Amino acid sequence: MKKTKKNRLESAGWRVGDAAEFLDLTDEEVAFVELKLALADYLREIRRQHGWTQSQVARRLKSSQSRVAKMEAADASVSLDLLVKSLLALGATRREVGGVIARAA
Amino acid sequence: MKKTKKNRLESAGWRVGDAAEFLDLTDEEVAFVELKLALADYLREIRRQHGWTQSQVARRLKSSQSRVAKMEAADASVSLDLLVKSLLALGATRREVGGVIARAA
DNA sequence: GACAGATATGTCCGTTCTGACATACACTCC
DNA sequence: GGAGTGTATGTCAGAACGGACATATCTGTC
Repeated sequence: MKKTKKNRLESAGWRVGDAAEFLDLTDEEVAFVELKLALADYLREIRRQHGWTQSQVARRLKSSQSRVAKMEAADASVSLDLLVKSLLALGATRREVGGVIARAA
Repeated sequence: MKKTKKNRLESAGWRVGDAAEFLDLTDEEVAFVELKLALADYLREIRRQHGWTQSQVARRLKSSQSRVAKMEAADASVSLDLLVKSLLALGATRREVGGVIARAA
């Protein structure tokens, strides 16, 4: 039901921006972090597609620039709730969000 | 960029277990609650497929029976983080989770 | 290389979430 | 109708989150 972290490390090879592998994380934790990263990347992508700054996005979300930066960085202080709510608030559909999660590396 | 709640109500008709429509929620909030409900249902489905009780699931998740009940009820006190982490911990894949979110009513 | 705009990082405090416990409710079997 | 098992609901103390602010680090442009 659950492969060991070791197996995962052995078969995974190197992937950019994936520091989680080097920490003491279980499989599910790795999956969860990667999932957050995918959503964070998508948030940044949406912002750039619209040509918005982080501050502009922050205003739309009634939040702050620093929080948007942390969202895009998938910072540990950012919850999945915040990421998903933000994506939906910026116009992403549930289908799109689900797609990003399903397709995430 | 954002249809009114009224439009949504008019076009949606009745759906079971969807009390959100009657509260003062924005479109994104409705989408978010429905998304949580879909994951909650999926959690219950997984549990039943394995023939587990809520208490057994709670032990696996290192949580409590009451919290599992609240997860399955998509209680307001349950975060998306908790739901998704729990699903992953029970063996669901990111693809499955994404699928549930994308396909959610 | 100074300035400006954009993005990143650190911290703080009020709010929200979570596990745990108690208890209530539902169902079955005897 | 009492006991046993499973599920739901209410509450609370401790932990985690989120907006805000300050500040640091980029990234041009002049």
